[in-house]
Amino acid sequence: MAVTMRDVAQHAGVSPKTVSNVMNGYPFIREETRTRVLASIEALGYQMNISARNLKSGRTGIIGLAVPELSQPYFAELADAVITAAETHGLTVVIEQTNALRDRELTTLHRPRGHLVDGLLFSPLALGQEDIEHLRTATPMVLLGERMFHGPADHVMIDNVAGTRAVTEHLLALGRRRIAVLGIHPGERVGTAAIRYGAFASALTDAGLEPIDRLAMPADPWQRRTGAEAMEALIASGEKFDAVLALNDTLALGALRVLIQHGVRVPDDVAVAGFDDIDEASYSIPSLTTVNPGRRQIAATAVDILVGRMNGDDTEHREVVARYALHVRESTSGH
Amino acid sequence: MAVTMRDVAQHAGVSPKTVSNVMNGYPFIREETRTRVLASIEALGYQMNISARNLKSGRTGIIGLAVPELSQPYFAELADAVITAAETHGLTVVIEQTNALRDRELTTLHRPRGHLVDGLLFSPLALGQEDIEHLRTATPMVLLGERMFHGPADHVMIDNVAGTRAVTEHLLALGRRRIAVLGIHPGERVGTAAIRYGAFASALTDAGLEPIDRLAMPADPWQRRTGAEAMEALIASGEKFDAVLALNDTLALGALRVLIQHGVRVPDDVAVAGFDDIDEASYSIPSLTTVNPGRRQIAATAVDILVGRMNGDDTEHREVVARYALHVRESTSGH
DNA sequence: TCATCCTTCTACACCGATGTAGATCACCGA
DNA sequence: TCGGTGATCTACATCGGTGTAGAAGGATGA
Repeated sequence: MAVTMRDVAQHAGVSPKTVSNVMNGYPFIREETRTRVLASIEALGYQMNISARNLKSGRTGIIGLAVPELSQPYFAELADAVITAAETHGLTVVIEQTNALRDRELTTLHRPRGHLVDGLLFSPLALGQEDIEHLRTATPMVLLGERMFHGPADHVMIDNVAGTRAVTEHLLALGRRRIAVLGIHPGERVGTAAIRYGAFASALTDAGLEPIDRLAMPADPWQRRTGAEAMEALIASGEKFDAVLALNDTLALGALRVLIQHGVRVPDDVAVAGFDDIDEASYSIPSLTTVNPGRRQIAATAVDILVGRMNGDDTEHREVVARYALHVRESTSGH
Repeated sequence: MAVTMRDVAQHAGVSPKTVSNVMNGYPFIREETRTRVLASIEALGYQMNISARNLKSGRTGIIGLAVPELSQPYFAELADAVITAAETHGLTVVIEQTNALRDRELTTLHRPRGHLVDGLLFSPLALGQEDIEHLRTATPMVLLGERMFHGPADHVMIDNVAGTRAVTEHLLALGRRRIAVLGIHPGERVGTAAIRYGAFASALTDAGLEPIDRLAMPADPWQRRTGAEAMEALIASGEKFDAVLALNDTLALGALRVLIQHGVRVPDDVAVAGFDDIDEASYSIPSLTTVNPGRRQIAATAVDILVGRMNGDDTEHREVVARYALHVRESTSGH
């Protein structure tokens, strides 16, 4: 059996409640008593049982983070940032993977977690505006990331529109006119793909150009493999293009590989840009022009808001848009 | 206040214990009672309080996973595999990041976690043989990954020696004789770096060759950036080499970038190989020859062993070595 | 008819910590 | 000397489930 507070109390010759008071920094304890209790704790190797404390307090000190897949660098780096941010609040993070499946995302929202987590950070990929009622959860929740929901929940998001416009305008400024887009999701209306493609199209329109449908290549999910496949398909189609805007970095990296394999010079023949600024984007060959979505800010802000909600903040739902930054690298600018 | 078992019991007109029995599948319950209770649970939206159940059982259903950094692809992919494996046992995973600092690794081992986790999967990077006594923890623990400890703990590990020998022999078979190694940690004796370098050296010796000291480049930690820096240093040194064995993939990818930047042809002038087989290795340009350490097997085996320990298995400590696989790709074999 | 057995359900203590109320004692000022 | 005040500590109920023992009622078999 593990050492309990009772054991410590007995060992120190005080009541259990006094041990509890010592552990919680209650001020009115004689110095001599305190040291004696601390000595007993040390001697017995006592560790407080969190379940018991939680039972009283109704809190667990754990928050959940639900992401599609950790093996996607963007989400791994996001998880890193969230764990680090949570630590500053003394919170522990449990991670759930939804694999971007609508079913699993819904389960994640409604699973009887049995008060295991005090709050949830949720990065939905598959849910759509039609699922909005599902977001009205009992435990505090903050939506992370990419999608734009106007719903009954806090939301910390990437500035998809401004970021995509910025990178598009960068490509246009380089004189590129036939820009292929990788990673569209035809039929989707509110997802990241739709938002980013919409922003791309409107940037073109504002420049007096028309988006070219045959240069918009579907890819789902957004991975190196699908990016490579989309690029193969594009090349096979014979369609001419002088730039590629991949809707995220992994797509771009997959595409980059295929381009170079086919002897296409980047950026001379084709400029390539992505979105996310994962670590790898700085070290690919050529390094990748991309948009940094402000991951650390997103993580820190989301945790802050969540902690606020957990402490009873019931003001209006907030929608925070993180600051993006365009990083121009070799894949568009040469050396 | 949240709905408790008492509320459900009252609503269904039974005792709390009967509700408990229904939830736990106790067999001797009239069908009519069971449906009535289930209806009440549904009606009130009852969720069992895990803290309370845990208080009785002494279990939390949570295991910890301690890794250096999730933003390193290898560990992100490992975490993915661990979470997936844990799920099949109905376990939840909390992740801690040690940043590969000895201090934080020790804290991780000894932190009063307050019975929060039933067991711990620990991937140490900074700890050495001298810390072996610290591995004698109260909660069940399985060591993961890279380092070779002969200590008082279960250990599921990468076959560093055989894997490194295999990739070294592959380079030798290609006729390469001046093989640079990136990522050594001078002075270290038992770490992954030392083990892999030792295996490399002995493979050379077995082939009748001598390792060349000036081609052994330090890099710590193992990241793209440090890999790139080490390669810059190597090139600056003027030392000739016809192959690079990077002690992990991210180092290799950083080095690859620098090589190509300098106009070196890979693999014609210099062959490059890594270790880990992260997803990116398949999609870099050129794609990267590397050793797959058997991540999924490691994760699944480690979770299995841990679950065994948690259930009281106190047989001798096990040391499992995962099956590795050499993946030959463009960076050594051309197209 | 009665002891026995089985099914179904309940009362109660208990897991380990903490909030509340109150006991004890020294000390202070009137 | 006595009520009052503050410091220090303790007894006890309580958080929300579950293990244990056993009660109630019907069926079974001798």
